[in-house]
Amino acid sequence: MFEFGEERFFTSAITVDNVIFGFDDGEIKILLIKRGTTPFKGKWALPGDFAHPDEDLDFASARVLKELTGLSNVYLEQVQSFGHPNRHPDGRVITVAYFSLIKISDFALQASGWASGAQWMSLKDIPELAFDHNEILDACFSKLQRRVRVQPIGFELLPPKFTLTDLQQLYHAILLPPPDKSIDKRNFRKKILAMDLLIDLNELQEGVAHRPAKLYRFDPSKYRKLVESGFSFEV
Amino acid sequence: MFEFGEERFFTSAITVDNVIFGFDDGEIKILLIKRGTTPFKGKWALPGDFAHPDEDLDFASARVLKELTGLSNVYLEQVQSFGHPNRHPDGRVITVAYFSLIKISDFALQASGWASGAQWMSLKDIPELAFDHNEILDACFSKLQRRVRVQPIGFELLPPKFTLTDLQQLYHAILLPPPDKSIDKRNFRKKILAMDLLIDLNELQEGVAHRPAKLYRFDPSKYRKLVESGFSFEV
DNA sequence: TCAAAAGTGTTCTTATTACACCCATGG
DNA sequence: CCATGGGTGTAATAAGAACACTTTTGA
Repeated sequence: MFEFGEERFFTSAITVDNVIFGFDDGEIKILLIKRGTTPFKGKWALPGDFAHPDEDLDFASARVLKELTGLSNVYLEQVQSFGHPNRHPDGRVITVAYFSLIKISDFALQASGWASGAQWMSLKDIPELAFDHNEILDACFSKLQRRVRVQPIGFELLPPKFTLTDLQQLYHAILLPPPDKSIDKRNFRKKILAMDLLIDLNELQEGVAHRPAKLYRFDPSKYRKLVESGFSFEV
Repeated sequence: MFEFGEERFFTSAITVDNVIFGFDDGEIKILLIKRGTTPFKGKWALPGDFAHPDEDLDFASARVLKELTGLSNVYLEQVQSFGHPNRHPDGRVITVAYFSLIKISDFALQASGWASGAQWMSLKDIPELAFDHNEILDACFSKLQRRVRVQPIGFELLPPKFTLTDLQQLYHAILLPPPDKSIDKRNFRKKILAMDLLIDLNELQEGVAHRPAKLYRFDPSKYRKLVESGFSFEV
């Protein structure tokens, strides 16, 4: 089966790690788990697992996500692989990082063996994580920031009905504009409506102590067309 | 060392595969090798190797490049990992794909053990390759196309002195614009000179049967500043 | 003197930015 | 009636697209 000497390379393991982004309360949140097993038992970490022998990488990542959140058919994108020789104390472990976008409204935590707890954390409160997971998280957030300028994937993070202010806050939370060039409300609305991706539901917010905002939903068929034709979207 | 059962995952191998881009004669070329060992002995393939136990992925990719071309300090970017369970007949092998940009003028093929031959091939003449290397190549070329719109890395492919027409042909070869919207010469020059990345060498081409073009070189210090401030460049 | 590629500006159109007031609701 | 956030348009500026002729050289 092996060329001479080749078998000495078949001693590595592959994991996938998921940076699961959600949006709540005007902030981007990340779903972290408290590790239930060594190494780094008790530390916060990205949800991840070994890729099983018969699994493609994308499949492994989707499986981890499903085991933890119960969700499938979720936006999932491979970001980067990390392979420092000493990144894992048990041996040579290369990890393939993915990020996914989920609607927190859909979220219900699943019982899952390998995590003794899971929690949404704001980007600004991220503690020191197990392994090189802080570095992985940074790479994934950067990728999200770049991706959102070029594809309207932000919708993946919003509930089915949302207001234009929700959408603007989401872009604000992802792009983190400096205070001197915060996103202009009128220009943002003009641009987003010109894309013709939103459907006006002719419904209003209820129970707010101010003028109620109109609710929109997102038009997936137009979205698909736009993604295919590969447009550019800058806020 | 291992958690119970964990050792069954330490049976994979990691490789790196490099898509080495060059530019010559108005075309993007890729450096392929003819495999000297099984599997796929005698087939064309991307240059690649197993990541050694003590090597980071970036390092392994740079080593492959150096062994094959003698070059170091080359533009090298991780693109994507590929891990179909059956992509390698000898076992579970995940590969991490990189692309690199080299100046063909710097290139001198090195004798290297694992390739019985290496050759530059035009994108349009790529044969069926070993493993899933056609798929890897496509992903890397797409990434190059996206990267070049946002960072002026095209210069990495040109000789130290070049004309504006060389540069335009390079962009043409990467972006492959449809015939109805080919790159406009005047607008291209205006834009590229406005970026203030080129130094006019006050030299002219020699020995051409037409008006000789001015030669330019590229200013790496201004380039670094631009890359840091993260600009956007669309042709 | 001819063929071949180099070099050069202007106009039109489109996109981006900056900016301030009235409106509807619940408390 | 007040506080809160929702909703709206226009003018100025900047960026992008379209377009054709003259120049220099070697053969």
